[in-house]
Amino acid sequence: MIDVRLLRTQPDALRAALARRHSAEVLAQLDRAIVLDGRTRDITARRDATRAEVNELSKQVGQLRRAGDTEGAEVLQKRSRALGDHEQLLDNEHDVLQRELNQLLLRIPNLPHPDAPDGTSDGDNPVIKGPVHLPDSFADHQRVPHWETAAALGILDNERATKISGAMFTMQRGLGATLSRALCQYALDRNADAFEEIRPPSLVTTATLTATGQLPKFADDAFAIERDGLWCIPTAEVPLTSLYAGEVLDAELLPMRLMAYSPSYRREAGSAGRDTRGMLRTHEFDKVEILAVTTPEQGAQMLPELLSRAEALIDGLGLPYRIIEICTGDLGQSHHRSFDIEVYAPGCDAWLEVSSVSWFSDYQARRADLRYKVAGQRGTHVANTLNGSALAVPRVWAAIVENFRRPDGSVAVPAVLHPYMRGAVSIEPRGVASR
RNA sequence: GGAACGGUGGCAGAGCGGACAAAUGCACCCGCCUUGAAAGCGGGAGGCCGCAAGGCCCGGGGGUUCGAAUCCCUCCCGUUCCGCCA
Repeated sequence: MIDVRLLRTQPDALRAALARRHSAEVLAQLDRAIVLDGRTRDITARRDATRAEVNELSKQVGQLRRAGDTEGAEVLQKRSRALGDHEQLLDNEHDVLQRELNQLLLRIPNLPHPDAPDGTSDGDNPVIKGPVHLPDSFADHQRVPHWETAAALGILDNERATKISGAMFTMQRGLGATLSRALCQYALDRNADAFEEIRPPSLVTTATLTATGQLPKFADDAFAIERDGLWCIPTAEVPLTSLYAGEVLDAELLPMRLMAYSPSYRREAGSAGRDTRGMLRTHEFDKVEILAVTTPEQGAQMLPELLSRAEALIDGLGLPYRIIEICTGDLGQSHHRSFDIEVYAPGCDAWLEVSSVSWFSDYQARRADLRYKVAGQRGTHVANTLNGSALAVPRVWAAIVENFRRPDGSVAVPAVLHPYMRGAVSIEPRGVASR
């Protein structure tokens, strides 16, 4: 949520910042919010004044009664009652306005960072680094889609996954399953120097999913467990961001670095039928997320740190990759500034988004009511949050199977994963490990 | 799922229709004392909205009342016991 105070103090700057998202709808929402805020404050002032009168009268009633002046007390009670009715009307009006304003504020997106490149769609996202590790050419044995290689090796069984759970679910087997887990272990171990590992719940409340920005606007993208009022998390960002929701943190604890492995669930409502083969787009996948809670000043430093940590993981695997920056027109609702890491998959002949690193400024923290307090200073401040996929398993898994496929159809396991593969350095047909 | 008891400031905990933003203790901050510290003494200090006046906040929501932390309803959460269970 953007800061309501900006609505009255800097409406023009707000409008200019949001205009960079190139959405007429957003600007219309902003104008409506400014009007609603003005009306809300006006009605609040009138309600408060009436309340103050009622409070004062009630105090006098108490005094008169104690003094034994029943008649006088009853006269004041009558006046107080009438005022109370009026206050009730004002309060109802206030609630209606406030509710409408809140609903609107939950949908107005975050302000883009001044340095975020301008653009209208993903076609305008500039490549800011790379390609790295991209060979001049790929051999024919690398131009095989991972689902074919994986089927031949017996490490992917999507037919049975679909039988069990329906379309867009996957199942890895043998060393394929081990490889998934190895990637998670690798991502966690490489960041354990600075990040506390969390194993969060995978089901969260509506309030929790609202804090990060998925609700109310993107309800269709999430799996809901309606009977219990719970939602499946689309990313560990959701529980991690809300870990300290509603709390006031001591500034000395910041920046706070957290990481978590979790399954991630996505309905992929808008993309049914797309990328349905293999592991490119699935309803459930494994991911390791890294996240930081910071002051606004620390946020600027933390963004490159998270990006370089995510990059180091991909780099360490030896996969061809590049980094793109997200332009203002393609920036997600909650995002202030954002970068994607893409890995090249020669079998699919596609750049796959495998990581997204973002700074949310105070947008999520305000929704989560996540604040910090500086010792010796009055008042509290809204924190900043940042996060990034350290490693999203399925696409990296696919890229490994395609890039490191050998002429004989086997797949070489990147050296950094050897410690997690029970000795396997290669995946051979029928999922049998060669040693 | 059933029963009982709870939910008050950073923590513990009193208050149970009016003078309550709320006792008290611990923790915290600033002085004094001390070579330094502890102890002791004195003082300070919650959050949110508002330019301010003022208003709001005792788990959430609703109700009763001139007036609610206090009474009623409802939901949520916690603890313990029972049931079920990896």
